[in-house]
Amino acid sequence: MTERPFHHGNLRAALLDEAATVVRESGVDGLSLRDLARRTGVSHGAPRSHFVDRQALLDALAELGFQRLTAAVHRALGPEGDLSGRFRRVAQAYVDFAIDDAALMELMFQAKAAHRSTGVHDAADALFATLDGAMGPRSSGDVDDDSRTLFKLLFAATMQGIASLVASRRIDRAQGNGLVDAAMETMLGSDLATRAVTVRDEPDTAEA
Amino acid sequence: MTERPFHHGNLRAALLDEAATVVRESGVDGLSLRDLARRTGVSHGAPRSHFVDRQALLDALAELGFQRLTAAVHRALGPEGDLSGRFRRVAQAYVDFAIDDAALMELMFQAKAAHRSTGVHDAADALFATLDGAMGPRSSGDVDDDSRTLFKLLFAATMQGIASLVASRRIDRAQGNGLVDAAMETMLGSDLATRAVTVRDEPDTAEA
DNA sequence: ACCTGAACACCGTTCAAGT
DNA sequence: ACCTGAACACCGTTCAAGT
Repeated sequence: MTERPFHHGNLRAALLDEAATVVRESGVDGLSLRDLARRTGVSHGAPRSHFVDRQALLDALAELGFQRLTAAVHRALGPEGDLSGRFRRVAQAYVDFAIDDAALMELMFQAKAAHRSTGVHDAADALFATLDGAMGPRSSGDVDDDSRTLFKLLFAATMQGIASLVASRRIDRAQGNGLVDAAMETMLGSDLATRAVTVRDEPDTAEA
Repeated sequence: MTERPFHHGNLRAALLDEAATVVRESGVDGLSLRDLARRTGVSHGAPRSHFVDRQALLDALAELGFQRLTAAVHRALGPEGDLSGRFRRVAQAYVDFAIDDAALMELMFQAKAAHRSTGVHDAADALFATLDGAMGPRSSGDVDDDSRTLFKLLFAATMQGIASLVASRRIDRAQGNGLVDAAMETMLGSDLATRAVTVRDEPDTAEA
């Protein structure tokens, strides 16, 4: 228990773990491969065995970020509640993540010299697929597919934008929460929503 | 005309000019002070006379970015057209800017170790003040001030989010334009809008 | 297969010295 | 006031060599 063999076969995981911490504390710019190697107790050349590049490590980090965010959204979705409630919870989870891991979020949505790493791309796609799941039964015939896509993108864009405002400290967390509510109210009450989202789970509550 | 004295008294401007080009072509990460000095034809220590830090130069760059964006929004506002038309034009200008200068936009809205430079902060405030101007006569009594703030923030957040989706290549420019239209339609038709925005310029078209 | 350690070119920052 | 050029510590990346 006193002495642990460190650089076993899990150096890759150890590096990513340490990197996530550094990014949260010092931002992406504060992340150096040499420093990372030092913290992990290996030589500065060692990371090369697992990541060809600094960018490759950043890609892996972004991929993990997408996976974590997807999991959080999935958790927020849950089985219970009406459409409106589910959306509000998802929005909250999304914005919370973006605030708590602002630097990671920036990394995930950077334009950058194209995250060509398919891993990042796939992880991002999984997130959007989960968001799609928030909108009830998948394309059940009576809903317009274009409107559905548009609604989903607008939802994602709005969450992203609110998160950006909070992360850049233009508004505080409380105002961010207020914005989430206002945005959801606005979006769910729109014509686009009625065109895009199936609400026939509980038809007895429908009343215009 | 053949030989120009370069490092006159405008080195600061020359550095910022060159920096803007580099950022657009290679992103913020691709910007090096030494390389910048080389391109401008001065020694690597020279920039220090005008910018204490690399970060100071980035701050100045962000400040200029906010000023340019504010000008673009102001231009898009114009005097003509109804509220809906003005908003659409502003939204389009905002998203266009964010796409054409994606790296600069990232720099402007970074969380970062706090852009404590008051210049950046003031320039950002000026942008938001201009956005406020898009919403008609300033707090003319019959409009709710909280709703007004909420609407303005939601507008900014939505634009920001759409821009982020396009800049990160999740959607293309055409889809981005479609999203802008959908977002404006949704926002302008909302209850929040009627609470926040004065529409009494042409009261004869009012019909609920 | 994984890690070490020297080597190379580059960087930001500091600072005495020039003009 | 503004710029030069040497100096320092740090970095990413490469690569032969070890185990």
